[in-house]
Amino acid sequence: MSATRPKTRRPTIYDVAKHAGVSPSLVSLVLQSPERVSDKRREAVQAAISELGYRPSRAATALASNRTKSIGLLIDDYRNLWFVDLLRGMESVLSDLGYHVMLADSRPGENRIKDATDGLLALHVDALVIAAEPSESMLDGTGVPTVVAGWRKGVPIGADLITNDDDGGGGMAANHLLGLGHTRIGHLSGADGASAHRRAGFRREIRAAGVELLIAESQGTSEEDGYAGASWLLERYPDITAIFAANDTMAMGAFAVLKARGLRVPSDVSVIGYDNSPLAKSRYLDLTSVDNRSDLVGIDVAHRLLARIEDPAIEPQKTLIEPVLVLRSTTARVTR
Amino acid sequence: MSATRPKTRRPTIYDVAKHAGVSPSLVSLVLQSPERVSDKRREAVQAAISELGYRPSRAATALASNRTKSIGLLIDDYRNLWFVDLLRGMESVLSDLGYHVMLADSRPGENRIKDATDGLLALHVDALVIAAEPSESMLDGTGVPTVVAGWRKGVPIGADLITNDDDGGGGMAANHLLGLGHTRIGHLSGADGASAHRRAGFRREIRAAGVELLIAESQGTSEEDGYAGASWLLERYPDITAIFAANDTMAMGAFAVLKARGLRVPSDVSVIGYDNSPLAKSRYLDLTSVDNRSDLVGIDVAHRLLARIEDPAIEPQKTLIEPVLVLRSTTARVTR
DNA sequence: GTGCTAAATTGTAGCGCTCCAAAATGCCAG
DNA sequence: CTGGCATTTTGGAGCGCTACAATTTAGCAC
Repeated sequence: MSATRPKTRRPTIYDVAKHAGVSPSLVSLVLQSPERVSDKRREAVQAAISELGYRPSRAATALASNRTKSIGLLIDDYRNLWFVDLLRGMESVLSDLGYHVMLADSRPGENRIKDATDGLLALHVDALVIAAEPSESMLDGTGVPTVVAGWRKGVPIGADLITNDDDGGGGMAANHLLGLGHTRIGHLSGADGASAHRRAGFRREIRAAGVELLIAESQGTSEEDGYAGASWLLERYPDITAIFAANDTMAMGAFAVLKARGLRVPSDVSVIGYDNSPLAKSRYLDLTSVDNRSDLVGIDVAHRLLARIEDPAIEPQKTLIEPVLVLRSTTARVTR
Repeated sequence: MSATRPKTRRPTIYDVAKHAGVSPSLVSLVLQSPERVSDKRREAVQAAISELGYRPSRAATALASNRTKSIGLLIDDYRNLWFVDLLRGMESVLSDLGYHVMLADSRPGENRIKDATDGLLALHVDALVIAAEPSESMLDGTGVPTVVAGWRKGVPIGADLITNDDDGGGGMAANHLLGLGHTRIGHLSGADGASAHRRAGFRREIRAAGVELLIAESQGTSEEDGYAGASWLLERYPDITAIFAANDTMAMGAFAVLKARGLRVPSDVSVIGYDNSPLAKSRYLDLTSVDNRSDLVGIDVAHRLLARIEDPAIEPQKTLIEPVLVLRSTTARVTR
């Protein structure tokens, strides 16, 4: 396959052209729209390409065409594993088309987001995926095709929005617990967008069932927040038999409280989380959780991106991806 | 700061040159080695740059200089959070120098690693960091400056190796438990490189203390492996009072076994993990763990990389980073 | 074979920057 | 003021590719 590459300069389209007996332009054309070239020449060029081990220079292509074939993905925090699924989903459709995804971690706080975005834009990405809170300055457009993933406070003008149906997922969690006979159900919620939607869905179904709403709302969605929320809930409503945490990490905080109070899961209290993270899948927790199918979000994001690169003027769309409930051992029929 | 950028073409060095009343070459020089330019011109050029909002085109720079100012980072699996610290460490030194790190996930299995590497090399990265098992084909050199991070089966010719002192860390864990009076200490180990070193360090200290070695070695290092290993250990040596898991995930598997057997942590059995992952830090587990300081590895990797880009011929080096023991609530003085 | 149109192929001018040799300038001793 | 040398600045030739106009070739009806 790859010949020896000691000091021999990497081959260019000129080398390929000479080898195949055609003009450099034709080689370029074969690379871009092979269907426009006659069978005979196309085959000759492709043979020359593989014989010489030719690889186009991205830099030259980018310079000449003003397109980098790369997509910027802006995330809040690498530790948030949901981005892995998002990324995988995106790459599953983009990499075959020659696109490369570049990550930038904007870490919450000040203008790190702006910096990260600038960094990404400096790389001249063809499009931008925002999986973080957009900064003020980007709300009036980023200058490149943009898709927002997840619930955010604002969406830049002209950008698409693709997100999970957290509202529906919250409803699923509520209905699951209601279906198991629970009527004293506490909910640990955070202040961010996804939490708000999960809470709204939860509230809707709980109310529809004529059951009392028991909600602890905290600033963040960390394990610590879950711990504090669960403490407060159990202090105030000791008869709680089930807890719906806005994510798996908060559920872990709840576990810590339950353990401290000597309450057993699920015999005394059922617990359901959200995200279907590795934590939930672990044998120790084996947590029932709502999977928001971020991989599907990634796939959808990629398709939307491609459409928008093709025609930047298309009408921005808003898409919801349906979550799925994953049953495990932390929820059971009510016994009290 | 950034002027309106409606339809106006991005400024080039020619625009900057005209604006500052110098030649384009001088602008280029200011960008590369400002110290070689007279104060007067340098200031004029810099003023013009910020006035016009000029940003160099990476594509053009790459094409003309044959350097992309980007580093490829090849990892096994995005879910392995240690790469986050590695990446952060690397970026803390590289981004100020204008380098951009590109990630490629090679996922274990067949030639995915080769594909990922090819993809990275196709992007013409200036250097490569391998934080995954290298494929056969790269062992005789990758063609670019290369640094290997972590323990691997093989290291490409001419590549540096920077890794954690897992041997020392294993010893730390052993000595911590011995110091608490434990003499029946089980160790959950895996088959990979890091595990082998942690095990070796553990073994050395345990032997030095004249205590019996109780080791369960499994194929992988997953929670499931930890579960199986801990089951086997406790079945065979019911008098065990402490467990050292080769990583935090395996420790979680051990927790599951202990819970099932009604054993309390740390009153009945002390548990110590490795990696100081978010899991260990969580309030629910609050796991004593060895932190291998992957951020320091990242910083060191970056420095080595820069040195090797500077002069590819320098002698390959091997560096060990010292870990640190983080005490939490899962280890206590022996009571049985 | 001729004339015409459509399809296939080629020539050429950049894209925005770096690099290096050549030219211009500055500085100092004599 | 001059020559000689170091320092600063400039001109211009690429880097490898694309885009588009210009040219050649193919295909077909008459």
